[in-house]
Formats: sequence, C-alpha cells, structure tokens
Amino acid sequence: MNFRETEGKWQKRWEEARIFEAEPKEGAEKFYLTAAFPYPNSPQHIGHARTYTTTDAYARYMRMRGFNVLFPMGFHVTGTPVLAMAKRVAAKDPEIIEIFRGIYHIPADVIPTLDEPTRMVSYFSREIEAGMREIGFSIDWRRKFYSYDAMFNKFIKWQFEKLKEKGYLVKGSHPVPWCPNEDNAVGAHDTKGDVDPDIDEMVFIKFELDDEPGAFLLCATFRPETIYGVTNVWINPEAEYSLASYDGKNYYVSSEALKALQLQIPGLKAKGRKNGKEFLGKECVNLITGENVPILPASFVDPKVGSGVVMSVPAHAPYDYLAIRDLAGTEWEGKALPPRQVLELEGFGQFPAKEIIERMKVKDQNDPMAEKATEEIYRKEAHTGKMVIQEYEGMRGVDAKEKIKEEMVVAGQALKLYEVINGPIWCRCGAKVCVKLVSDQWFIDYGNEGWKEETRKAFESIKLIPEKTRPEYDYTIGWLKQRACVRAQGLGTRFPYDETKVIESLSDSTIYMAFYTVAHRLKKLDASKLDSAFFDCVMLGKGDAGEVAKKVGATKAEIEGMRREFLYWYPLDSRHSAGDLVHNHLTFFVFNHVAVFPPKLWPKQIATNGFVLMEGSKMSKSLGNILPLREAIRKYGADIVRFSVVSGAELSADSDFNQAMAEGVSSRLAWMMSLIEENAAKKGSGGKKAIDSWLLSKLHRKVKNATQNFETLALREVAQDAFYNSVNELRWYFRRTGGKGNSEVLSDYLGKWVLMMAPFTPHIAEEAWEKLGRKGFVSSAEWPSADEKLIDERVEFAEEIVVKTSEDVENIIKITGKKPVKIHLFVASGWKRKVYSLVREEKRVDTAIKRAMADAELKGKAKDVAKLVPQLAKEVGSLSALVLTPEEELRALSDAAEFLGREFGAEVIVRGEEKAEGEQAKKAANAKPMKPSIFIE
RNA sequence: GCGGGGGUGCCGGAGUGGUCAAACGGGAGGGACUUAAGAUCCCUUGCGCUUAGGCGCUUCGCAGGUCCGAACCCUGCCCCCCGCACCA
Repeated sequence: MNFRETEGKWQKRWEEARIFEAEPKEGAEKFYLTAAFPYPNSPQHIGHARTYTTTDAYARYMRMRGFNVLFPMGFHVTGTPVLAMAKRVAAKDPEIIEIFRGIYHIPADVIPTLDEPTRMVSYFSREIEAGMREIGFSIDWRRKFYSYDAMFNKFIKWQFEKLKEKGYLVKGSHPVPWCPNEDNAVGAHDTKGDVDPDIDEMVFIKFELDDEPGAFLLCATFRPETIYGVTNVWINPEAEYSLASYDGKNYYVSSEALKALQLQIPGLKAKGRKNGKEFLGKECVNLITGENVPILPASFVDPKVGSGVVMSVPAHAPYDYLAIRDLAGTEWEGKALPPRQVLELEGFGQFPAKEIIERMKVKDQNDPMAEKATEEIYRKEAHTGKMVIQEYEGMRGVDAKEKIKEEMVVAGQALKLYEVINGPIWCRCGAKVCVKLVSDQWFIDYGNEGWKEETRKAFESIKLIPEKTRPEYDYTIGWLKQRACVRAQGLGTRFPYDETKVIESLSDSTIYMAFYTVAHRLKKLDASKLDSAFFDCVMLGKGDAGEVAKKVGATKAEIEGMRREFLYWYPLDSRHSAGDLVHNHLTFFVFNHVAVFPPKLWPKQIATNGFVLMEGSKMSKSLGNILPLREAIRKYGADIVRFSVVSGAELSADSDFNQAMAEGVSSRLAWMMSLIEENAAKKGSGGKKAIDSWLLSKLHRKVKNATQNFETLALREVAQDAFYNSVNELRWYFRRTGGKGNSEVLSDYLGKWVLMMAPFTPHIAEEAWEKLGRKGFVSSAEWPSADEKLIDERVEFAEEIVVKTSEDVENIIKITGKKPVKIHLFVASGWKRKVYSLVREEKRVDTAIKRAMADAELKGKAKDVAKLVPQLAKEVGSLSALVLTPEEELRALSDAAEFLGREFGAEVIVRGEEKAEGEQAKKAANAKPMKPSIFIE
C-alpha cells in the first residue's frame, strides 16, 4: 500500500468535511487544548513533531471520546532571531546559507529572498503549516494568526494594560549583553558561534596610588573576601592604561576595559593615558587593611578582562602565586609582601594555591593547567573554605564574599559592575560583546509576593503531566524575580508605555490561547478600530456590548457572540510543550492568567514532553543530523513519523527516531493492513473456541488499559499495547488456529484496533476503517469501550498454560532427542489444587501440611500430600493466586491439542492424571496444578 | 553551588519486595520458505552443568544494611543529563 497517497486522500477528505473546524456546540462538552506555537525562523524538524503529535493524538482521542475539541495553531514571530538571520542572509553569510541549503534543502533561488524578516517569517510559516497539514494534525486553521498581526498587537497592548493596573509592571535598570559597535543588546543568535553571553557581577576594588592621592587603580575580582590576603597589585606592563574620572575621583583601568565600563558608568570620562610600565615599582594602598602594597608586572593579566588590573593573593589564587614565583631572578623578586592566609581549607595547609600548583605540577602563569587549578581551588574555598580573618572567622567563603563586598561598596571602597564571564564573545559584526546597564528598563514583576501566592494557588488545581514536574514549577515560582519585558528592537508589539520599545517574546506569549477563541471572528473587523474596551468586553465581560460594537464597527450580536465563544472554550483544558519551557514560558503562562483572568478561567492542565533524538544523538546543526519534518514524511510516511515520535519513549523522556524502528513500524502496519483487507472479504464462520475468548479478553483488556493510559498521556503504553502487542497476539492467534481464525472475532478485534490506532496513525486508520466497511470517518468515530465481561483472567491464564506446556514439550524433545509420535498430557487432580493454595498462603511446609491434615479429603491422601507440599513450597514465589479447576485446565489443553499436535507432528492426548494407566501412571502422578505432566512416546 | 531527572543485558528501554536471567523493540547467530535476494515465520542470544520439562553460579552504578527473600526498601558514596532568566 502506498502510505503517502492514502495520506493525501484522507487529508483532502477531512478538509472538505471540515471535521476539525470547531464551533461551540450546545450539549457537547468542550475540550480546548493548545501547543506552544512555532517560531518560524527555520522549517520544522522531526523534534518539533513530538509536542504537536502528542497534542494531536490527545485531541483526536478526546474527539473520539465525544468531546467538542478545539486545537488551533498560530505563529510566534516576536523577537530578534529572525532579524539576525535575515541580516545574515542579506550579507550572504555562508554558514547560514549552508544550513538552509544543506540541512533544510531550501531551493537555491528561494534563499536570497529570505533577506528580509517578514519574508523569512512568511516563507517558513508556510513551510511549517504545510508540514503540519501533511502530518495530519487535526488543527482548526481558520484561527491562525501571527504574533505581529495588528489584531494581536491590540490584544497584547490590552494585556499589558491589565498588568500595569495591577502594579505588575515596574521600571528599573538592568545589565544586558551589548554590542558597543551596533549599540544593541545581543542574544546568542547575534554572536559568532551562537554563544549565549553569561553575565555575572564582578567587584572592582579601589587601591589608592601612593604618589597620586585621589587616583585609584581598580582591581576587578570575583573574590572580594581575599582582599585581606593581598600582597601586591598586578599590571600588565605591555598594556596601555587610561585615566578616567567619575564623581570627582580618578581611576586607572586598561584602555580596553574603559570602553566596556563606560556602558555601565555613563559619567565615566577618559582624561589621559599611561603605559603599564610606568606603574611598576610604585605602591598603592589597600584601603581595607591600610597597608601599602607594591605594583608589579604579570603577563597573565589580560587588559581585555575586567579592568586590566588585578589584586594579588598568592595564598589562594594559583595565578598570583605563579606570577610571584615567575618574578624570581628579576628586579622585582622579593618585592611583594609575604603570602597571607585568608581562608582555611580542609586537606590543605596555609597556602592552598601553592599546594595545588605543586600537586598539579603547573609550570608557570602561562601554563593552561593554571586555569584548572584556579577553578578547583575557587570552588573548594567558596563552599568548604572557612574564613580565618578575625571579624569573619569561621564564615564560609561564599558568605564572607557577599558580606565583604557589600561593606566595601557601602564604604565607597569598591564598585559593583558586570562582566561577561564566558568571554570574550564576539558579535557577528566583529565587536567584542560588553555589558550595558540599561536604564529605564521595564520589567514584569514576577517577584511580587501576592502574585506569586495566587499563582501557587492556581497550580494547586492544575493537573500536571507528568506530575513529577511539580517541584520544578514550585522552584521556578520561588526564584522568579523581575523580568525585563521589552527590547530595543525585534518584531512584535510596541510597548504601550514606551513606544520606542518592543515587547519581548516570552512576555507576549502568555495568554494568547485566549486569542484563538475569537481569532477567526476578529478577521472580519478593522484592527485599527479595536481598543482595550473591546477586549475588556469580550474577555472579561466588562462594559456595554452595544457601545463596543458601535466603536469597532460590528453588530452587538457579533460582540456578544465573541464573548459567548470565548466563554465556551475557556478555560484552557490542556497546554502542551516540551519540558524546557517549564522554567519560563509555562510558569509565566500561569502567572499571567492569574493576573488577567478570574480563577474559573485559569488553565486546568499542563503536559510536557521530552525531545527527539536522531539515531541516538541530539540533533544539532553542527552534527548535521537534523531531519526536517517534511523530508521525514516523504521518506517514511506521516503515520510512521507520528507513531515513532510518540511511542518511542515515555512522555517526559527523550525518544529516539531511528530508521530501524521506523521500518519496523512500517512493516507491521502493512501486515495489519493486509489482514484487514483479507478479513474484510471473509464471512463469519464457526463457533468460538477457547482461543477466541482469549483473543477477545486480550482485546478488551487492551481497550480498558488504553483508555486509562490516555488519562496521564502515557502514549507510549497505549502505543506499545495497541500496536506491538496486538501484532504479537494476532500472530499467536493465527499460529494457534492454523491460520483459520474466527472471522467474527477477528473483525471485532481489527475494528477496535483501528479505533485505538486512530489517534496515532489517523490516515492508515481511516483507510482501514473504510476497508472494514465502517461508516463515516474513524476520526469522528466513537472510542471503543471495554466489555468487562469479556475480560477473563482465567481464560488468559489457561492460554498461558498452553504456551508453557508447549515450551516444556519442546524442551523435553530437545534434551531427549526423541521424535514424538504421541504426546500425553495429564492434568493434575482437584485435591492438588487445594494443596497448591494452602502452600501459597502458608509459604511453609509444616504449617501447610498441618492445615492439609485438617481437610477430610487431603487427610485421606496424607502420603501424597506430604510429597507434594515440599515440591510446591520450593517455588513458593511463583505460585499463582488464581487457581484453575481441573476442568478448565483440561478444556484449555484439549482445545489446544490440535495445535500442539501440529507444532510437534504428533498426536496429542489430554486426560486427567487419574485416567493414566500402566507406565504412564507414574509420570502422570507428577502433574501439578497449571503444570500438566507430559509423557512422550 | 542550587533545583530537577537518571544510572538495568550487545544497544534502546520495561520492571519498584517473591511468578526476574529480567517485558517490548533493535542488533547478532541458527533454521524454514525462496532459483536468489527481500519480506515473513520459528529458535537461540550472562556462565556452567544436565539424555524428561531441570540444577547451580554470577548479574540490574559502587559499598554497606533491613528481610525467609531486594534490580525493587534504608544509609552512604560515585557518575551522567537538563535548567539557573531577559533567550526563542
């Protein structure tokens, strides 16, 4: 069968029948679910399909359960990455062109047209939508929108007004990675090699120059607590230093550092320059200890890092110790003060830096091992080191660091500034990324305690799938503070309180699910006429619908209709995304619903899933192992891709997509389809045998489990059970029946199987549904219900006995090498079953025998009982609570006699052990409940 | 460092106190079918012994402990992955 052709056929029919276009319906319970909308800066790959297929399978399942399901989709174009990418295309950056060409196979004539952000967005969003249609997502596309649409801008503006009213928007300053050349904030996508700049606070300590009062050397450090161990100050003699003044004071820093510092201290003005060498030999004052310390040369001091001036603490900093050692034999030897201990560290003596250098055999300050030594000693001292300086004695390194830093800043002895700590990082324009302190920055105040409290309460009634993600949300709510919510550039919505700024992407995507509910109706209106009163009316039921209608140019009925539709779908029943959004988007999503909507409209469930690996490894541009979705669909077929990404692993775990699995799925599906085609032609036949009851029991148990497993979106379980196990059961069934199954039973099985597969492989399911002669779309069919009466553990257990007996026979044949002519099976008598249960309960030989002797029937067989009990007790762990009667066992085996005979090419005779005669009798006596004795001749 | 997840056979991964040498899938080996290949089907896949379905030993990150009994419970340790913000 041609999967691709079938897929196209059904997609067309679905579209024509508009079965996924959801409208409010009286009487039908609604179910509204959304997945995080895609950011169209590339075509989607197979990883994106995980979240959407999970959502779609769920949507399809709920639809089959009778819910009126809404699953919409839009596009998130807010932010700057697409700007940066378009710029790179315009500049003909070979790297980006290679990604588009080599990985995504974008036609060569299209690539140059992507040099403008909106063209890029429009191309990729069309590409993504096409992929979503090809894979068969049951999306109501009428509600599609882009986050830069004028309608949506009005909506976001309204949202921010709500936040402002609540006092959740605040203003302040904030350090951001910055390109001084382009005068813009930089994100990872703006840097060479896509490095995410990491900003940390650094302390700049003032050392007053002895011969130049009022002028200070600024020493940058991450470890202000070691100020008490300073023996000298380091200058790079090859570097150029600048004198700069600020607030009436003069500071010396390297000329390269000055530019970066000016971004954080706007008033800092350059006044003059000095060569590094000029400082050498002079002294400066450690303001904390009041000591004079010499200024000495060191090559490890990088003028590009910090301030280009470093304080030397040889007791605790490997580099400092090395640099002092390297001075030996120069004119500076012995000039530094003797090393002084500040922290004590278990396992180390007075001078940990010295010891670690000796242990690691670091040669000099230019040895790369010095970096490793530094990291190790810093980490150890910060967390396990204890201060030995009097006022801070016994304090942990990290705590002392904070305290001393604050004291120095307050006393005016130091400045707190920021630094890119994983630098140097280069902007794509070539400039070095610095840190800028952006003033007038707007924040959403997620640190607001009252808001946090309400959000925590909202989470109490949100169902989380998987539930184990809850601590992560709790933790996130706890540490969330103010979050900058606007940027200087990017696509999106202008910030209403500062039109020069654009609302940032994680801030404009928190309540957009509400927008979908009326998005298709809004398309009829003039966006420019929409205002906040409109959204107040539709979303919050405030104001007069008639007046609002007049203003926006709609009828009152239309406005009321929107209000009704919003209230019909809201609250959101299920929100889906990959797990990486827990710590930002998904938490913001709840925060913002809490801020804007009343409690009864807060979201009800959040489901998060893992990623998709490609042949065992993470997909990445550098590995070139990204499999674009549409390519995968072309290669394997939509249903195979769908099935593979959701059934490969438990929801929260990463699932692996590999060729072998896809092919396995494909061949099994083809086998099932051929069965369906064959069976569809057959007429009902014959009576039901034990094996038929077995198959039906398995089927209904499967239906029951699948229904339960959908509750927790345990899609892997459903898929495994409904797919692999079905295939295995049917294979066994055909083997058992010699290929001549009961077609009525088979038809029931296959029909329910198709229904269970429909959420996963909808196209094949539709095709099968049609072949089976069922009416309508399987997509709109009713989910099967399990008939508890047909689930029979005794029948299933009986079949297990058949399987086990067959294995035993095979074992015997193998070991003895006999070619059987006749196989006799003897089923254990009823009294043995009593003993069996007794042993299972007692678990001990003596008490079991004691209880047996209290039974009249067993007492009469004391000798046999005494023999059987220890045998059973030996395998007490494997005794089953369920005990079949001899009749049941006899019936199961007799029923299977023909099958067993066929398997072994022999006649199979099944009897009760008491019917055994002659030499067989002795063997027959060994029969145990659920383990017939076997005699082969 | 903090928070979360996790360490099981050749591999991916079930399993959370006895039915576990361990589901299911993959790989590998053997066999059937076939002119052949593929597909399909059957068997084997920790070690050793065993001419009646069996027995013994060693395994579930490491080390201890609880229990008649532990992959599963407790304690300590080691290792891996993810997140820690203004970035979608």
